[in-house]
Amino acid sequence: MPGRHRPMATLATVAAAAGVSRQTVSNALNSPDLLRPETLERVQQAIDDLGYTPNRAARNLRTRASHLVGLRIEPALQGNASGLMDRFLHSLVESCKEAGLHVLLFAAEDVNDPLDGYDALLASAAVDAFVVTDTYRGNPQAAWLEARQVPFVAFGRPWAEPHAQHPWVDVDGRAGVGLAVEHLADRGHERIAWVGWQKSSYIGEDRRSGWLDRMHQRGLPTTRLSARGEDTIEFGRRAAHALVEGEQPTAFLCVSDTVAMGVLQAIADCGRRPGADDVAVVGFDDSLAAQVIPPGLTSVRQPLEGVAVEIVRLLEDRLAMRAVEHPHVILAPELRVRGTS
Amino acid sequence: MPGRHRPMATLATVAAAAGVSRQTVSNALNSPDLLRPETLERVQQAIDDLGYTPNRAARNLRTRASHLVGLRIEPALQGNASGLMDRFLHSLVESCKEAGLHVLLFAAEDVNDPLDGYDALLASAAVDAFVVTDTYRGNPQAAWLEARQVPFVAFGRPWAEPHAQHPWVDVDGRAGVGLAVEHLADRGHERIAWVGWQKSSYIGEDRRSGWLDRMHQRGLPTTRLSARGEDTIEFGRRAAHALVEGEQPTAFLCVSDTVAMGVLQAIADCGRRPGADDVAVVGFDDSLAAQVIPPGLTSVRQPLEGVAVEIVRLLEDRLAMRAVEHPHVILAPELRVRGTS
DNA sequence: GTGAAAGCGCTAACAA
DNA sequence: TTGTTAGCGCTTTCAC
Repeated sequence: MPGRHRPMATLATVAAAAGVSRQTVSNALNSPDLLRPETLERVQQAIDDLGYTPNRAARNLRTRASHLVGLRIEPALQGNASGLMDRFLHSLVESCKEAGLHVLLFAAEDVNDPLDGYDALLASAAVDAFVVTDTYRGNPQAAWLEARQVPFVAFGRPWAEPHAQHPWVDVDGRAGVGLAVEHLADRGHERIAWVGWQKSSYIGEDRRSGWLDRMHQRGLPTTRLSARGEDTIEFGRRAAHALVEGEQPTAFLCVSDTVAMGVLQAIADCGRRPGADDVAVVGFDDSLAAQVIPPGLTSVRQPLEGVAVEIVRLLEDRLAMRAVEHPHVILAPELRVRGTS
Repeated sequence: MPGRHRPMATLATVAAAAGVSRQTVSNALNSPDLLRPETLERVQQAIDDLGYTPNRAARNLRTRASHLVGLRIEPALQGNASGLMDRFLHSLVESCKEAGLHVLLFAAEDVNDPLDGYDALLASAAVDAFVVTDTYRGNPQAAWLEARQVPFVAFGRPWAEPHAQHPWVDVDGRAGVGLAVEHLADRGHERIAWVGWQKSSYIGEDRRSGWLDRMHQRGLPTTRLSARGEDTIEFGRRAAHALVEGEQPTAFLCVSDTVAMGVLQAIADCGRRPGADDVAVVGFDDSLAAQVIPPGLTSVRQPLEGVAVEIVRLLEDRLAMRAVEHPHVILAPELRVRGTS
């Protein structure tokens, strides 16, 4: 609290200093075009002199808006797609700033309850809206929030209910993997294997379809070139070994950088070097590990900056109660080519 | 806004329902011991029935407190100590929750101005306090905030002014590196090299002193076993090659995982395998890459959860205007032993 | 123990 | 164009 000594300037202070009413000062701030230029300048002067900034609590109370956006932060999963959240958060905060919004972080009491935490913030009118991120397995938050008419935008498609009407932004994993297939095929690879997640993962299957379709499009084989399992290094390693003993693929397209790390290990086990020796590997997420592991893992990078921009755009529409006909955005990722391909 | 249809319950609503005055409801919430048990129960009942939650804006306005803590989020540095922020943020949000606080994120307009952004939040009374994190190169925020008597706690020592009185929490990098020396020496290594940052880095020199002192303590040589440079893979690689051509160390202690990655590369260049073949490597930060790169990089892990807890503790003291005699906490990191040692 | 009155700083609605 | 009035929902006196 600056000037815990000097009490903070208020509308009244400024009004007195400028010789106008409080309302006029308020207008100078919120609808400056209503004031006569000379009055405006006089008020502006007083505002500057006194270093006045409107009190948020008072404004929030009056306007029933906090200009705060809630985001539930999940515990960073060990070894998992970490690093993404960092990038996304920063972009989101940045985009929110442009829109006059701030991001308020909260954590769930019970991590396993996807709804936990939202209600409290909502009931106390602490936030105006939410950004919902953990939609990878169903999205009960969407239904819950929608039922309450709470403005929110999801990062991630409602896989389970493709026709849900709430606004969402997502990355086209399928297209990203397609890009990778193109890249590998262009480099002469024909037996390109898929190392993915279990069938139960919507995202995993979406990415896999990018591989399958593009392979067919280019007339390349896919039979016995696909493996599915957990998002672990160990699985990637085992899967790669099995594939090598079978169809002997020359390239491995992986659903995640984590899995790709396992594949890289398996290739090293065989005494071959990815990138050289005619073996290629591509991952997904462009994690720190991808950038750092020699000779650099080619990886699909999600456009998180763009995601944040779109989310805020949809959020603004929603907050302004502007109806948007089709509030769904899918962004294309890009391929970061490195040494392994 | 839940019940955009049904208007939200307020103190007055609850009071009417319970047949008491607004004041009594307020007391039921804030000083329940003032009420007669039967009255309390009746009020409680009405609160539950109506699903009442106090409005934050109103409370904030009245009490002049927002229970919000501001944290400036910096752009995630390419390849740098990423992943740390994720972990820290989550821990901080968690600890704040226990204390009835929330974390408000903000970004600077001008990233190069370390003070940018603080003032606006402060002047509008949007936050009660700050957590300052980017203190690795001096800390002008501290002086600025202190001058205004703003409650804040820094993550990171005021290296440039060791006697600054503001509260801070830091990790003992020196001790962490000492741990690593012990570990390597216990495994029979004698020529343990240091691969660190430039002399201008306070943190780098602190960590290096952990190596130097512990080496001397154990009577091990350090001459021509130290290299300094940038926080890049490339530097790590070059440094390791140079060291190998010189004193032929059997172990490399690195100031960061990034540098360690370069060292690992150099070792691979020589056709040797870290962990096996009598070469050991230890990094710092326990990043995702450390966990993921085969055979796993031994690394010093910062106790970020503990840091968050201590920060919030100091913050609470500060917010309650409780004077703390020596508000400085240094936490010891731990060593995560993996395949490279 | 409970209630009535006042007011935190702001803006929406209306009057001048 | 400017000023007046009222009140957002809460807590802090201070009577009763």
